[in-house]
Amino acid sequence: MVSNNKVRASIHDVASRAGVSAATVSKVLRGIKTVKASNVEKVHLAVKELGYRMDPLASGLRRRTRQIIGVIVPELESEFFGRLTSRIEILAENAGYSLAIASSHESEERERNQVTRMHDWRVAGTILAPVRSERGEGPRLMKELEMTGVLVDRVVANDFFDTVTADNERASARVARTLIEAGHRHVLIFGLNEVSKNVRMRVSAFKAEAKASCPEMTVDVLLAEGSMQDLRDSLSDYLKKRHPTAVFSLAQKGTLTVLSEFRRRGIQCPQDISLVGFDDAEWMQATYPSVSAVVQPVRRIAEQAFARLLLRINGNDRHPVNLLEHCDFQERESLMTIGSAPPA
Amino acid sequence: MVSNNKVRASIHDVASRAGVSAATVSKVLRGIKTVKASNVEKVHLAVKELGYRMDPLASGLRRRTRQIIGVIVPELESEFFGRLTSRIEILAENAGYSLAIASSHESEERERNQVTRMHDWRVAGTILAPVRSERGEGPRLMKELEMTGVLVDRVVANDFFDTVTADNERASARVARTLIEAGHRHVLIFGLNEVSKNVRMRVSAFKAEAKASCPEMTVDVLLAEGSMQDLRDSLSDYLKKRHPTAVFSLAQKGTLTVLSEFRRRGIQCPQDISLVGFDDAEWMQATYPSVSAVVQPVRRIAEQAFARLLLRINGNDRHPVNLLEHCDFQERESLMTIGSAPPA
DNA sequence: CAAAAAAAGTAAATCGGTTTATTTTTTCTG
DNA sequence: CAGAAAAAATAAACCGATTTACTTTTTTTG
Repeated sequence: MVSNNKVRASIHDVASRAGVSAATVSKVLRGIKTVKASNVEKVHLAVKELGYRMDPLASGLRRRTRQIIGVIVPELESEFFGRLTSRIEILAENAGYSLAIASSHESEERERNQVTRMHDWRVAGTILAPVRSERGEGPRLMKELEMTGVLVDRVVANDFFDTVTADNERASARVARTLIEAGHRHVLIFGLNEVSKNVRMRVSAFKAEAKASCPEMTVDVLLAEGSMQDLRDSLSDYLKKRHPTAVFSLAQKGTLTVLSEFRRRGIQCPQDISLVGFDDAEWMQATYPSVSAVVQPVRRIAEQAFARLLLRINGNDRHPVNLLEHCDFQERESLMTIGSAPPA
Repeated sequence: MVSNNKVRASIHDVASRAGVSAATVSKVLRGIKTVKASNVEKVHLAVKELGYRMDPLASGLRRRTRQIIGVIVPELESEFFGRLTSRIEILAENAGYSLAIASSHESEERERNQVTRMHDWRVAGTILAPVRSERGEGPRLMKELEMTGVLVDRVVANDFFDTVTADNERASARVARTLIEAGHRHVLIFGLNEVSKNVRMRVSAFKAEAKASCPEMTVDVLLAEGSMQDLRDSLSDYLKKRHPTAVFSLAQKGTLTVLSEFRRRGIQCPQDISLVGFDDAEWMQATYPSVSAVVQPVRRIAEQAFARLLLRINGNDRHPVNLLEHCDFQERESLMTIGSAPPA
């Protein structure tokens, strides 16, 4: 082992330099007012002279929890969770917390481990975006360990934690209405193998809206599983048999799959088939055709989740709330109005 | 404040339950062999019975450093840094370290703060991807604080830390050769306002290769700055005056800009102008035209960076190395061979 | 101005571990 | 089997802060 670091000044060094006790230094640094002005100055001077920096981890040792907030997401690679995490980071900093970021890689086992690790670290609170599968034990474990936390995005049935998620149902219903108004009467809902609540809600809300606003509409649902290639094959098989005028893709990866399958089969979008995706990305407005998409309110989800968490940390113990954040819809070229559709 | 957590068993609880001293428990848990087998068992039993988990932060208190590795990236939103961080997370776990992830949001001030924070946390080592501007003081500060670390991706001139980065020059030269072989004789290099070393290297390597392999080639360079809109305007102005047969975009955002400007001006890609981008993304192979791109070896960069860091942590103090990792090139539809080009 | 009250300051305990210096136990040796 | 050497175990100091319980100083008050 090599010696990595300079010897650092401790709070005791500051104390003796300032000619006061460590307790007084501690008070000054935490802004407690019961210190004579002259001593406050002495302490600040000593801090400056010694270049003292508090050890935030040692500082939390005697407290019940540390000034750390844990964030567990299923993946860091996606724009959605990247932006979510990034935003929470800023919020946490402003509130005087450090962030401990971890990702479960969509693995239930990793999710458990990450929750346990946050507990070991004695974080003040944890924001958890559960794994897709819903079999994940993260939330249950958090409850069992009596951790304070908030669940985001992949919300499982829960009556113990506050939850914040995009309003999947309203957004899907809106897509349904938009497609209906554009004259579409045969739509494919294309999703990945996620048997997640989000997906189920997107499907059911779309169908409900379709049934209500336009009973004669045909809605096929294809929830494929496996690799990207498998997805494409499922879609390919489907398109051999059926001929919808629009596809509603339930996730970004699905949207990519649809686009590439359209290309392989020479299907013109939107002339032959329209496309709407759930979850927006930067490239969707730059490509041809630009892709219509539901925009998830990432920023707002981050802000709400953080706000709820802070409340809990500060002792709010009212009944948990389940927040639904409104999604925007970006209508772009991939969605086309069909001929002169009879009014719905 | 509400009581968040159950009372936890400490190492002393385990000790008294097992009928040994805390020191012995500590030895057992750290796998030190000088403990009688019978006592090892007793300790393990007590640990199990009490559900004991060590506090990893308290554990590091007496050591010089904690079992934590810091990672500072300019942004978490991009696929590149998301994947980089994600990979490092796995590696760190396997090596018995926790990760502290932070992002500088491309701000020099934040970079300084994050480096300082890692120092405050007494991390064992730090992997830093510096901000673009090169005016960032992160690396210098790390040196000044005598931290052990490795720099990745945005490598600034440095003789103190190991560095790991994509081989920008070789990749750019390869793009140049590919374009030349495809018959292109007038190319625009389009980059963002990053006055970064990476960008400079990409430009100069391309030019050098062009000059060497095909002296009559015209290479325009347009390094725009400002918002996405400004970028588009610069490009638009340029395209009014000049008519290259191919564009080499130096960054993903630039590639998006080019695509969207092509569309606005009705330029057919690749029939009118070919496009090659630096930095690949999933959507690039699904869109039309699929976009040819240089693929950065993210995984390998992560692995090398981590390996070098571990070496340093374990006391290697040989002269720093500067690793260049080889980039792949994905040739796709956006790159077209021009007529019957005279052999270069 | 003395006594009471309030404010300020501090020594020592504490958080949960690791490490050191010392003691106790076991094993080896002649 | 006594004495030396080696192995195992432990009490206590320590890491760097916070917090408690107590003491000292200052201010207020009758």
